[in-house]
Amino acid sequence: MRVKEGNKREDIIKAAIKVFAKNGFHNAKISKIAEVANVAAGSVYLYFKSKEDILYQIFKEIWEELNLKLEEIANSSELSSIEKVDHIIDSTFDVFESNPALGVVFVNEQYHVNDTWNDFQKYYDSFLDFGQSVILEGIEKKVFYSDINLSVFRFFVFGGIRNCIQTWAKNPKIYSLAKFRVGIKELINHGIVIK
Amino acid sequence: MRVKEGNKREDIIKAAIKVFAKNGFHNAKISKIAEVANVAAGSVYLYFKSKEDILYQIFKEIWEELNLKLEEIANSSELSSIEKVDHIIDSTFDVFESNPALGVVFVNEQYHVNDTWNDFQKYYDSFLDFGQSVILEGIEKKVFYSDINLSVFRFFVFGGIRNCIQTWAKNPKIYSLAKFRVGIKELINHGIVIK
DNA sequence: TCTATTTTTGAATAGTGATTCATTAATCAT
DNA sequence: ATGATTAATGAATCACTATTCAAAAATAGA
Repeated sequence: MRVKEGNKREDIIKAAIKVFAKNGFHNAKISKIAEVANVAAGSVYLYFKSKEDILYQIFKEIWEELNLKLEEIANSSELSSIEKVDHIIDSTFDVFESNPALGVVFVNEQYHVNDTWNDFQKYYDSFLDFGQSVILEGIEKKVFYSDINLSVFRFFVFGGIRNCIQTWAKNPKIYSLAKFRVGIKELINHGIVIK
Repeated sequence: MRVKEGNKREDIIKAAIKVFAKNGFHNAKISKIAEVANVAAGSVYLYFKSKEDILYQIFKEIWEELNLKLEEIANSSELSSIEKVDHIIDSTFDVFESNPALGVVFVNEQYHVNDTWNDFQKYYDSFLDFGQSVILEGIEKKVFYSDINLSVFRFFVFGGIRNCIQTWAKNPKIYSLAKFRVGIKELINHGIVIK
């Protein structure tokens, strides 16, 4: 009996992340992914149902990690509300810190992914819900303004973070992720206007 | 000599915005755009070089309008720094207010557009530069915090606005654009933490 | 070494849809 | 009305690439 050598599934995922990041999902060729992964084009179909399935698996991993982390933060009883917000931002960046290409894919293909499978809309909503619960807690504790529009907050902050991830991920050598982390926290906490 | 009837170019642009918004650029068929525009598939090629060219023209219009408005605001001597920030947000929303589908296309296809033609990277940069100049002015006038990280501000705020546009544009009946306008301004100006 | 079993290959297939272009239709000038 | 000119059509073409599958290769056990 022949035994599988190496971890081709993982090789293909890694290759796909690179190729998707560089060319975008629709212009990424299976033949190119196979080439980068060092396997034959046909082999891709031993591990994945289709090209879309590769994208699905990539997003599934990201979202599972993100939601796990956020749930932990949101439910923590040791962190202050302000710390929770900080940690949420850090955790999100952490997912991509060591893999900018993954960040590019995450940001650029989310739209496509979201209206191909509703799994991801659910992950997305639950992610935002965790964030929102942290804000609500802060309002109850009189740490945050009580008139924050939660729905605006969800989308604005998440969008801001996404765009920063993308900007950094496209040029990790030029932009410093650390500066984005600090700058975003400042902005969210105090805005721009001097009191 | 035969004369052109109606404005087919405009019909096609309008149809393309709808179809791109619904299916995304890559899954949008020329045949469908033609159908919606009430012209034959071949006619599309009398007005546009290619499918990509349609997208190019759509983005060109948006960015020209946006940059014109921003330049005016940034250079105005009658507006305070805070007002300028407010106006920038309003102007951006104004472009899409009457046409949510255009907002969807703008947000979802920007990535594709940005690395297909560098025209749009320029528009984007110059848009952000105008915004940044407003912040700088506010810092000089001691209205804004002097330690705002400009590079973070640019990308975070623009990303936040984009995401709000998208959220609203996908569901204009559920979300109120007016609330996004107000909420974003509040958030940018004062953040969330009570002083 | 030989056979059975499983993995891998990559050339061939097959579906898709952008683009072309020969043809038809409409309008104008005379 | 007729011919000249331009607009519009849509079926046919053509390129592209995801996916399939028959054949080959690798491994394990006997």
